[in-house]
Amino acid sequence: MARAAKPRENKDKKARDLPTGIALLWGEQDQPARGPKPSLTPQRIAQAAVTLADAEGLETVSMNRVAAEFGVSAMALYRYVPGKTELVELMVEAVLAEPPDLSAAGSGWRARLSAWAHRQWAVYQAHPWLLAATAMRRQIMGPHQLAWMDAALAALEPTGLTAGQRHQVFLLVAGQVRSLAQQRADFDEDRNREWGRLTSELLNRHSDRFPALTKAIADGAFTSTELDPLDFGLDRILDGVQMLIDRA
Amino acid sequence: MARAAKPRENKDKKARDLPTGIALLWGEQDQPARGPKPSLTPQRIAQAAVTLADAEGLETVSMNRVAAEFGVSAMALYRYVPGKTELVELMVEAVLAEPPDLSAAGSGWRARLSAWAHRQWAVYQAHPWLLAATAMRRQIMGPHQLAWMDAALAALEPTGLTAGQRHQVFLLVAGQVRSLAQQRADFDEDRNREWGRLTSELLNRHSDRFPALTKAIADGAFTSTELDPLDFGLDRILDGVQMLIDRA
DNA sequence: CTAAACTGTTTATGATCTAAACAAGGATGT
DNA sequence: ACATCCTTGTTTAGATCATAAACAGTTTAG
Repeated sequence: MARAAKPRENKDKKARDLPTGIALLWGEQDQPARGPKPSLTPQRIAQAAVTLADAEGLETVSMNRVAAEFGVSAMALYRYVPGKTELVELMVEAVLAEPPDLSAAGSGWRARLSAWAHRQWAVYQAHPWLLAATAMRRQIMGPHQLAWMDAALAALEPTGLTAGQRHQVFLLVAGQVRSLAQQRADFDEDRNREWGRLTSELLNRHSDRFPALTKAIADGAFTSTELDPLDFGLDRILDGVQMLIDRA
Repeated sequence: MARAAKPRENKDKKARDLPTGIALLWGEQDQPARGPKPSLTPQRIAQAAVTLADAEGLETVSMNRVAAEFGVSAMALYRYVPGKTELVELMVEAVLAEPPDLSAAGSGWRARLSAWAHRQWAVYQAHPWLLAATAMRRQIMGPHQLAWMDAALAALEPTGLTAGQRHQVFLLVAGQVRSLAQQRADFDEDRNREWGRLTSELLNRHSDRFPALTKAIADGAFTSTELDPLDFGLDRILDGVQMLIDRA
């Protein structure tokens, strides 16, 4: 991946790759007439990569490993996908199928946006690698990703906010879900316990340096499970948005 | 990095590495008496890696490249740092030196927390690789990172919120800064323009599928620069927190 | 039925991190 | 003084990646 960046600077590649990658994302592939029937499709490859990532993490998704899933050589995949970057993009799109239908969530903007956030959260939970995948990807969105975005923006239309404000609210909510997923991905159960143990020991030795933190831990701020992080954050944000709406 | 994970499962390594890494972060290294004087220190190595990452991005920070900066071989670094993971952790700590003094920002919790967010934002701006670095790291915080956390929690103490609530507010604000930095890192200027061009072309062809998005773009939601994303998001969040405080 | 187009394989290159064996430096204890 | 032995830095080597290039086999269109 790292050294893939340099060849990608190549003029020919850049000029051809970009539309190729996009055509792939939008499923606009014209199938060939001449040679042998393709035994795979970009979508099937992406799907295999997704199940692999779900089971064993994104690190184990290598061209070799994915190809092995089909009993072919790694290079065979390059007949269907320009490179690994594009494969990861396809994985993201695959997982974001089923753009959310928010009409069932109620009629108000708040209920709908909240539902949107929860759906997105569920996707992150189901596919923990999604975070790393979207962090590494080129910023080209496929139709499914755009559909999610569209759904959120649609929910905000009845608010009377300006287009710019609606966009910012969208970014805010999407970012909140994302950053929460990040924190969740970092802290698996075991590591969290280990972290608490080590950190509290170190804090004991340096408690004068971190008074507020020491106090917070003593008060159980880190172990309490009363508050659901997603709902708490969402409630604050949406309260704030509501204030903005009222003020206008 | 990928294959480093497997050897790391080794019992001996895990038992020794973890405290080693932590000792490193906390600067508790006992210097040897016998052999030749070390020509480097973990800190100097980390500093070189930081300037390298600032200038050319985190991808170019390889053991080889960093070692070259000192005119030594790559393996020499392993006398000072257990592995690349730990080096990245040290880079993060190096950049988070200077924990923020928020007392100058005013006396209210809101002014202080807002100042905290802006300081953190500035760090992300100065070191764009910080995001990727903290995403890849083990979740072990060094003293500088804890100091930042302490500062934010201290700002929240006068609010009368519960410890759990204060912690959640901290996570919310920190996450907002982070996710904004993420968006900023993805979209450099050129790519943003390119994205707009391509996406709007695709949207034209599929405008029926993404009505809200199409409308938002037409209304200039993506190109307007009236709203500062950081302040906008922060204002909403802190308004929401204020409501929570008032309600109690 | 030949030529073109397409698929999949083998082979090879250059990059990465890091383990292992080894040579040289230098303080400590005799 | 000097032998010991820990420490530093180098060289060599292995494993895994992504992917380029050349090649062999397959199918269909003319």
